[in-house]
Amino acid sequence: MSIKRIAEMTGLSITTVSHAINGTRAVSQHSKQLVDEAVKKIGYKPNLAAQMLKTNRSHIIALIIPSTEPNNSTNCFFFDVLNGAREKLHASGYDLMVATYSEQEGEKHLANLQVLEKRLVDGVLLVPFDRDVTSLTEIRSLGIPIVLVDRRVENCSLPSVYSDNLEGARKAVHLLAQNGRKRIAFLCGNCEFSTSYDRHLGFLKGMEEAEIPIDENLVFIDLPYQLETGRSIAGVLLKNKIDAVFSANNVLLMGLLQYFNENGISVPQDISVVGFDDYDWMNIASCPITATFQDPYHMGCEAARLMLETLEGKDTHNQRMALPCELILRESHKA
Amino acid sequence: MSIKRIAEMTGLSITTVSHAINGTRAVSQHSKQLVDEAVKKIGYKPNLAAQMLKTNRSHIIALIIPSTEPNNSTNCFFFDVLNGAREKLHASGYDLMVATYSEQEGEKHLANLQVLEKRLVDGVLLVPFDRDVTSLTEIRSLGIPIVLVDRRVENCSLPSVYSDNLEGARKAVHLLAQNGRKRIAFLCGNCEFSTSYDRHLGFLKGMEEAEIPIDENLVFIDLPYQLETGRSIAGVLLKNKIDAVFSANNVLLMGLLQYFNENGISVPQDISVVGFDDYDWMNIASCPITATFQDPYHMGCEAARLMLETLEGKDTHNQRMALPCELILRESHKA
DNA sequence: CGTTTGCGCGAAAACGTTTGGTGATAAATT
DNA sequence: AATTTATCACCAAACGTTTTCGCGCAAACG
Repeated sequence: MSIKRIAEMTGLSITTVSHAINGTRAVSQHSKQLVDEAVKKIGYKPNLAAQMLKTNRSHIIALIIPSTEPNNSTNCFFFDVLNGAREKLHASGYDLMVATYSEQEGEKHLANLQVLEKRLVDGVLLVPFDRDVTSLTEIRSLGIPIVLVDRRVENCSLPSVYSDNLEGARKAVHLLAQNGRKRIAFLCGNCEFSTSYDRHLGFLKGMEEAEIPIDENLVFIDLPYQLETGRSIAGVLLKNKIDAVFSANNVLLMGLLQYFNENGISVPQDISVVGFDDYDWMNIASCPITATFQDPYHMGCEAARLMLETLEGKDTHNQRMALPCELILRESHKA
Repeated sequence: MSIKRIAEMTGLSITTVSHAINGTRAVSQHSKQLVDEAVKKIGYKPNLAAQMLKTNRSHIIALIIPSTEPNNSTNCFFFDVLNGAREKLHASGYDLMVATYSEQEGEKHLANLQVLEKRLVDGVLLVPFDRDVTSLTEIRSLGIPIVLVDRRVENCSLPSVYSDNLEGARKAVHLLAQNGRKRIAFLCGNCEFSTSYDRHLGFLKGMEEAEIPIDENLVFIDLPYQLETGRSIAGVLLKNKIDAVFSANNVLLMGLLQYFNENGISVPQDISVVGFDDYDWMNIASCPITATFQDPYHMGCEAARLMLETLEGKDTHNQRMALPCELILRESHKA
């Protein structure tokens, strides 16, 4: 343990050893080599606590995400974000921690998270609660670098990475319209999240561009993410004689498909379907599901990149990355 | 910042303030109250780095898991483990970090993980690579408490939490046998992982108990986790006139189902199916899938509990928890 | 020759805690 | 009354780094 030990072994001073290890100052060839050997010999690793105490930097970044129910496929998404971020950060000598906050209380107590209270982390990758910038005032006041991930926040200068949900949704509607569908239904979740909000906007824009009037009876927003909700809406939609549905959420989509299956509706002959996000099961649904694909792993990487740049002192204010959403064409969109 | 500040505000010594905050020694009612007020007033939080330096404890636990491909449903599983562990630990004032290792190199370099090198964590929740205890010698030599999660290691005294995969698989076979199936196929992944290994054992045991002779042509182990593998095996199985299949892995299962769908095989009329793990999509497959259910969230909780006990100084050697796997009955197992 | 410049090094002061040792005072026990 | 015990407080030494300041020496400069 300890740099002191190395100093004794090499006959050098603590100062010199420190500089030799960190390259903070010129050190003679000879000393450098002595230190290197000693370090290798006793397997010396600097004590992080001491470094932190002195430098106020931990080389640890936190990823803060909403807490979700177990067995929820959203978890898969965030896990990929996590992996992307972790690998990118790791390459620069940073570690990653995970923290979550309850969506019930929103971000009211975001600044009270242990990780932040302990002043343990050098930066935060944050999946924010809603689109409202005032939710962030508390956590911003901590003076710790923040990068927003997955969800946009309006009128906010923080660097952000998210999928171009609007464009993705627009593409999906276009695809359905191109296949001659006119009575297109839309489902999405809580529009306080920019993801749902933007997909809704994209839907509306796509419909307008395709010159299809909106039938309010076919548009469902702010839905809870439950199979059962999808099923019951499917019933309503069938009565309204739809010929296509774009579900911006995959759990709702599963509910729809289940109902369609049970009621002898065939996809895509009777109803065309497009979903959001790409999951393995979409290949094995009774009809393989066409969907827009986001790349959460890449999102994590980019978030990490922005964080690293921020930590290097670059000005990343107002830097926003909207990652493209690609359509994955299978069968369900066809007419 | 700093306890010193509190000392100045209250007119007490640093020592007394420290004891007042930590309750490490008796402090007068009066002093205690003074300190509490001052702490609240300036929002004092102890500096973790300093505490770590002094006490060698960080109140941080690492969860170390194999790194997986993006968009892999295994991720979902580990994420739930993570959430369970995190919540449990949090309640006792601990934070959780995540680290991964590449399955390619196994655990050769497990001890080289940054988190461990930096001596940052008080304990490790580890999803081990294989069943061989020698893979762990290096990481054990670090002298840091370890709890094994999800996968068993043979002849290993470390406290462990895992699903009772053998029993789960046995139940699945029984179910199929009860429904009169005799030509039962079995698929599973890499048997270096105790999960696959135990499921295979459970399959064999179940078959023996049901007095069905094993047909080697229907048993596939050490398979890669790919849709395509499942598909191609499905072809082979059909030629071998099976009437049921138990897939111990869900991706392989999806491959099977896809092939069955495409070739007009109906589940469960032609072939009964039982899977492992519970996913939403199992409800919406052409026939709802019966499967054995593991509870990863609970697994995480229990792992955390064992870790906390270990850290409290309790002797947790040889403490093993095999969590029960319940069958979730849907339609696909029927004959 | 006197002055600068550059290089290599070391002493020592932080950083913010925890904690063993030591008193001082008051209460309880002989 | 003399001793023990209990209660409360403080001093100061760690913990292992980083970093400011300054020293000596040799080479380069005018």
